[in-house]
Amino acid sequence: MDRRQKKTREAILGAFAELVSKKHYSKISVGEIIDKANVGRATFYAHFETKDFLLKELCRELFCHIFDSSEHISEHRHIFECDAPSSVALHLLRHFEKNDNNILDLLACENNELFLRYFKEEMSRLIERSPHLFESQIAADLPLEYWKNHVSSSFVETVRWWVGGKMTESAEAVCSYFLSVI
Amino acid sequence: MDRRQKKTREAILGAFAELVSKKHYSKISVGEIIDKANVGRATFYAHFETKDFLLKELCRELFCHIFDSSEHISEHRHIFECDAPSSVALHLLRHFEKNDNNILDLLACENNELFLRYFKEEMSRLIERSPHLFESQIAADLPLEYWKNHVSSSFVETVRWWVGGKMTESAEAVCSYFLSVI
DNA sequence: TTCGATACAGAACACACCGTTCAATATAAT
DNA sequence: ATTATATTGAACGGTGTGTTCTGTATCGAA
Repeated sequence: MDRRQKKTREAILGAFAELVSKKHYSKISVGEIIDKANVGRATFYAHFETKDFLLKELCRELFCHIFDSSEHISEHRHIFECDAPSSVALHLLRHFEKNDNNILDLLACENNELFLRYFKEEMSRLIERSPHLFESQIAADLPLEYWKNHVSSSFVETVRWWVGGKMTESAEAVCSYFLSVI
Repeated sequence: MDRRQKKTREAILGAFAELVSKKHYSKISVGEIIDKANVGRATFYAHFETKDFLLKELCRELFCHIFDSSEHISEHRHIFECDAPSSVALHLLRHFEKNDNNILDLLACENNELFLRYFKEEMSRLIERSPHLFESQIAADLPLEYWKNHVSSSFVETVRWWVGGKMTESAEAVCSYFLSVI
C-alpha cells in the first residue's frame, strides 16, 4: 500500500480513537476528526465511506490481533494439551491488563457499548470455532445456543466490570471469578 | 395535566416507538417524529428537550410498570414466603411473553442495545433493593459486586437471546435455563 | 533523474437537520 | 365569557454531511 495512504489512514484512526475515548461517538464530527488528524476533508471520505465505517474499522483493528493470538493458543492446546479454558480466558485478560493498543480507554469510556458489541461478536466467533474451550459441566437439557451466548456475554460483562472498576483486581483473580460463575 | 399535553405527549411517544422499532435511532430525525405524530415542531421541543430525552422517557415508561409489579412480588414474598428467585424471574419473563406495551418490537429491533441498557439498570436496581432474591449458592470468595453484575447481565442476555430467537421456548423453559446457569 | 500515476489539500457547494423564536390560533379550566 | 395555557407553522441562524473540483505534492517504476 502507498506510504501516503497508510500514513493518512493511521492518522485518521489515531485521531478518531483519541476523540472517541474522550467524548461520545454521536457528538464527534468529521470536522473534528480531520482537524486532529491534519487531513483534508475529501481525503477522509476517500478512505472511509462514513463515520460508522470508520468505527467498524477501528474495532476490527483493535480486536483482530488479540483474538488472532488467542486462536494460536487454542491451536497450541491441540498440540501441547495445555490446561483448560482458563488459559484462553486468562490470555485475553492479560491482553487487556497490558492495555494493548490503548484499548482500555475505549472499553472504559462512555462509548464502551460500541466496542463491547464487537467484542462479544468476536467472542462468540471464538467459541464457535473452538467450542471445546468452554465446555464445562453443562446441564444436559440446556440448549447449546443458549449456553454459548451465556458464556460469551458473561465473559464480556466480566471484562466490562473489571475495567469499569479501575481494574483493581489481578487478571488471575478476575479469571477465577469468571470460571467460578461459568 | 392538561388534556392537550397528554394527547400530544402520547402522540409523540407513540410515533417515536413506532419509528424506533423500524429504523435505527440515530437515523430518525425530529422532522419524522413530528410528522408521524401530527405535531408542530415547537410543540415537540416544548415537551422534550431533545431526542435523547425522548428516548429516556420512553424507556422509563416501558420498564416502569413491569418492575413496579415485580417489586410487589418481592414484598409478597416477605409476607407469604413464596418460592425463591424463580418467581420474580418468571414474572418478568411473562411480562415479555405477553408483549406488554409492544415492548417486544423494541427489544428485538436494531436498537435493542438502547433498551437493554436501561433494562439492565432496572435489573441492577431490583437486585440492589432485594438482594435476597438471587442469592443462590454463591462462592465465598466471589465479590458481591461481581456477582450482582453477573446475575443482572445474565438475565438481560437471557431475555435478549429469547426474544432474538423468536421466543420459540416457553417462559418457564427459559426461566429454568437462566436458573440453571446462575 | 524523469515521468506518469496517484494521493492529498482546501475551498466551495447543495442539502439536511437542529433547536429557537414569534405571532396567530385553538382549546382548556374556572 | 374570560383568562390562561397549549399548539401551530413559518422563518431563522447555525452546524454537520458528503460531493466536486482544481491545483499541488508525493510515490513508484523506467
